[in-house]
Amino acid sequence: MPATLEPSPVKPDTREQLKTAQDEFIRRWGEMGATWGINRTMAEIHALCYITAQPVCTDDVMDRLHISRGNASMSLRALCDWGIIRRLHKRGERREYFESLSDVWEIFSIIAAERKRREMDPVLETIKRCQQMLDESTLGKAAAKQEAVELTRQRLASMEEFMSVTNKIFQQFVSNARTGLNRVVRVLLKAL
Amino acid sequence: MPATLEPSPVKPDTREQLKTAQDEFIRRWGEMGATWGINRTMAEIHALCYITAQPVCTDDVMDRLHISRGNASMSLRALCDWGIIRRLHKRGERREYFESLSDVWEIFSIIAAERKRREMDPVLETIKRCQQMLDESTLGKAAAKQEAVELTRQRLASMEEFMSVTNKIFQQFVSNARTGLNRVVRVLLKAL
DNA sequence: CTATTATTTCAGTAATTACTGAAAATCAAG
DNA sequence: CTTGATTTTCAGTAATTACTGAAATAATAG
Repeated sequence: MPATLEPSPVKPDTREQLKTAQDEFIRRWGEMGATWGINRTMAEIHALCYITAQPVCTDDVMDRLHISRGNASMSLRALCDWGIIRRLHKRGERREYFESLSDVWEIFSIIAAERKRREMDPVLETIKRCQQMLDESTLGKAAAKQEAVELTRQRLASMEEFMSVTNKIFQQFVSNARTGLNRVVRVLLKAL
Repeated sequence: MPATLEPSPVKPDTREQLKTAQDEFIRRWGEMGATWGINRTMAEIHALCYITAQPVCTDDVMDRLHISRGNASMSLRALCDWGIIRRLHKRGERREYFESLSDVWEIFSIIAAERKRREMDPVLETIKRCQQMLDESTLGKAAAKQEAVELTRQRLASMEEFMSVTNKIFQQFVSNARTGLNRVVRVLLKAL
């Protein structure tokens, strides 16, 4: 048992190392977020909430990440809107705290659902409308004889197949993912 | 048979509709690209190559998308670097043409592979390094008794599990996807 | 009600990213 | 070599996105 160590510097030292490890995780997570359409700061705030596993208030965020109050406030709200962090009132305390959802799978399924809705669905719709435009051409099937039209038609069809399948997988992932490895993932792990 | 239609406006009209449909696809694809870390213009250029299914030269790109020569040149090169379009020399022609890979699945597996390498792998590495930092803390296991450290340790572990599994799935997807529905997708479609 | 503390909003600004256009480089043919 | 066609590069600029800080608003306690 390391009971012989000086008691005084012990706790600060550990705390320092914990903070360093957390900071590194936060930094990396922020960088990744930036390339995934979430901005760096929002990703960092979420990383902070997640990795500490403890409620943080606006000032904690400001101090730890060196950002302004306005930025912290707006980013926290945006994260709440996404649903990946939650507001939390502490008994007798005036200020509000925030905490991350604890289940990584749930966090990602929320993000996946939202991105599917915002980004994939509109593309699929557009593809279908483009197909209609070509089909309903005033010339009807006669137009199909023109090589250029036919080539575009084929490409649209391939893309539609791809997007439909991908969409379906996302759908499954999203609707099943509540706590732990979900069905999609279990199926894959078993088969591969 | 619509042979009674005036022959003169026929072809221009069809070409017009084809162009409109293609433009709509290109626009949407560009918007999606923008939220996925590829910039709008690059995504549009690729969409143009893909949807026309015909070789295009720099001037085609400039005219169709209303961008400068410099921008076209740099974006085309970047797309070639990604490997989702290819340079193409036409017999006797001086200028260079470009064409998209035709297989959507291949295009996406290339993108997925690159993003995994650039974004997911470093995060996983960082997580592991953070875990080591906490484990090798000067206090060893004694530090684990402190609640804050233990909580962070757990969160890191959950995140590591998630990233590992996701990474494995990506890996499979990427290494199998050559032409048509790949193994990962086939497994999923059968099971769901 | 007032005082105090916390939160939100947003005009202005900073930082980043994307784009242009012209000059330089490359290349092929004569 | 020279000429003309094509491509690349990059300094400068435009457009976009992110952030600040202070003022306005809200909320709670006395």
